[in-house]
Amino acid sequence: MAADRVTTYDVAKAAGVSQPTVSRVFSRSTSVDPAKVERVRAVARELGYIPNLVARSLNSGHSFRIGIVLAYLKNGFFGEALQDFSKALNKQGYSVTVYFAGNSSDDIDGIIDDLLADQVDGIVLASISLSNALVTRVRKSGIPCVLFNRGQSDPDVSMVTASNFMGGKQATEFLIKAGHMRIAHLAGWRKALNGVDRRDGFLAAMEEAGLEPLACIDCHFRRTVAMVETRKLFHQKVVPDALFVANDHMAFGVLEVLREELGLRVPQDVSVIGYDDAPMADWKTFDLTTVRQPLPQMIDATATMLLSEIADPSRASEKIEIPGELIVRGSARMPAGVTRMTAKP
Amino acid sequence: MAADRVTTYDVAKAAGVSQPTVSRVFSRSTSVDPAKVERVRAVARELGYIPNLVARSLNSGHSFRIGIVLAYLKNGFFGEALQDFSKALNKQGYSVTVYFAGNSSDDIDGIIDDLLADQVDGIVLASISLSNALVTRVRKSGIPCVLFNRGQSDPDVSMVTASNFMGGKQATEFLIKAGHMRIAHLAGWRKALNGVDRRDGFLAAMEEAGLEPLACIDCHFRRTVAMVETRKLFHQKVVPDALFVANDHMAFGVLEVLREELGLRVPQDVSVIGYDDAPMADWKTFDLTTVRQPLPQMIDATATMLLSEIADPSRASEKIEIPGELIVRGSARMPAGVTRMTAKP
DNA sequence: ATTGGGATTGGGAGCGTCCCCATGCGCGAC
DNA sequence: GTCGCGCATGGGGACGCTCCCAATCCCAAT
Repeated sequence: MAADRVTTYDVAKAAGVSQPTVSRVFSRSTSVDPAKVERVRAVARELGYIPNLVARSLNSGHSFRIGIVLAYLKNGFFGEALQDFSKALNKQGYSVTVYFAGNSSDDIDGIIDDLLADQVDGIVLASISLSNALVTRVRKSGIPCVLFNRGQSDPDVSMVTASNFMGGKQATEFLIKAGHMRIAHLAGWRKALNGVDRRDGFLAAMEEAGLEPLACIDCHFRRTVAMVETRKLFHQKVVPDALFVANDHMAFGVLEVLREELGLRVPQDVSVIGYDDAPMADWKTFDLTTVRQPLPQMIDATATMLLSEIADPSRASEKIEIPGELIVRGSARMPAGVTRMTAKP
Repeated sequence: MAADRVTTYDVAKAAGVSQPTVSRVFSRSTSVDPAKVERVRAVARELGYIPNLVARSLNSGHSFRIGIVLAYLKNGFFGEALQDFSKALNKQGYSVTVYFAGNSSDDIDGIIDDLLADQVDGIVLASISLSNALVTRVRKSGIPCVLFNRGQSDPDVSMVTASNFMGGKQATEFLIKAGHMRIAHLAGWRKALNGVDRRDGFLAAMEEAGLEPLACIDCHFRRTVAMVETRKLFHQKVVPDALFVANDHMAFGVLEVLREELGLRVPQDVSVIGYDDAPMADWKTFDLTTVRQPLPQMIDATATMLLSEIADPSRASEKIEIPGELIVRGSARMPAGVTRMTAKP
């Protein structure tokens, strides 16, 4: 069925020009007689010629492909991220190939091999747990690389993160201003920098206000763990009057426990603040006050950064932290003077 | 920084063999002296040689890449699908490149060009609205292609779908057996075959039982639309005692309206059944009875089908429909003798 | 009319790999 | 001891394109 691939030679012959001329028409490297351009284009269209990117890659050294390494996609956040990435990079003529790494480092090692074999022009490492050895390996390969939403101590690697510290601090200050005194934090995962930073922001805000955290518990970003810990917290002598939860996903579980199991009213009895502004956060069922991850800006910064590194591989690494935004809804008591935000842009 | 790429020539020279021999070692096409194999492997490892897939593609005509075309990824369903696809295909030595098509057909036309230029070995068209002309174009290109979760009238194209008709019928029969008489359906989108099939399953079950549908409303798979329509339904003279909603996403919104706005109890006052078994469906907040999309089997079937078409492009197209499974939870009244399912596999 | 210069053009090599083919080598059989 | 036979090996040519460079052409200027 597959009519044999049409090549520049076929087009050249049919258009009465040389093969390099056809090539020039499609790569617009140097000028070609406008009349010929038109003729070549017409013939090409008629024959159904489409430039073979593989051949172009081989001798140009650019594959026009970007590899993006992800751990999971079940979480909607990364799906959205991937989609936006892809669109941003497609616009620049790149296509995006995905590589999934379970969090085992063997996987990741194999994936780096794949990335190298596939000759990608650039790599986005999104939220995977990675060893320094790994980052070193990628760097040594010389392929431009940006870490997305994943902190790393290595100073030589570019990265884009949300300002988790500030976000945690902001959320906590909001609770404090609203008059809460017994504030607990259901934290992320102590091995994930974003969780740690949110926690540190929480602790910093508490200390500045001269308050003692009622609790600060590692919940591994897992909803069920957060639910268990919430039950425990409310069976103690002194119970919290506010909870700062390290992500929305856990916060939804926490709300469920508070309302359905413990019969508490939110925010009258307990205030809850989450993190991420997941799409469900503004459903009336949850109506969750939360810190929004500035996803579009993060994507944008990452894509831009990666593309400039591809354009000039010698440029210094860069680290960008993008501030979050507190989205005020109904799950946390409001400090005087603050009003609810209505529309979600 | 980027040490120049190590090629088979470099390895050959360092190992004291010819370039073709190195090639043979890595493509294990014909036999090579075991001693040399080992030496070449050792040298390659030391030099950090990795076969260049681009060069291999150019020469062999196989890119070992699969293109998957998606409309959206915000919906968790496709994120999961993409991940599973990628894993299944990686296992067979393919990498997966994603292409996003908004639902405009211009987009899609451009994407086909990209797919052709990128020389993908196979295409998965996942849930995008596509014209017959488009499918024709893909077919004419000779690239193997499978439609995933998207029906199409064209008999010559392979596809894998969930059995939406049976699923809709099953859900409806469940409601009927539980004694409901005033059943309404909040449908998907009349231009999407999966929505239409679910609706037809609903109508078939009703007819078989000799019942008149109380309503059957196109909600475009949009949560907010479903919420509006729910309000309307319950402001009529005769109100439903059961709702079959065309996907979980809408069902969550419907539950919200029923409980929070209308003060109804589920399932005592109204039964609700959804479709998809989204991860949130088993949260206690929703506890939604729903029809599970048999995603793993669908992925599996699609990957297998695509790979066999790649292996033998002349093989006939195939259509597979995979039956769904009713997951019984607490949002719908239970017929006598039916018990709740507990574990989610 | 001749020449110089810029714009176009075609020839040819090469990107890294795999495949076809011919060579060479070793070993068993006569 | 010589002749095959077969397997391992290397040479050379593709794959489709881009790039370099030399050749050509046209036109203006001398």
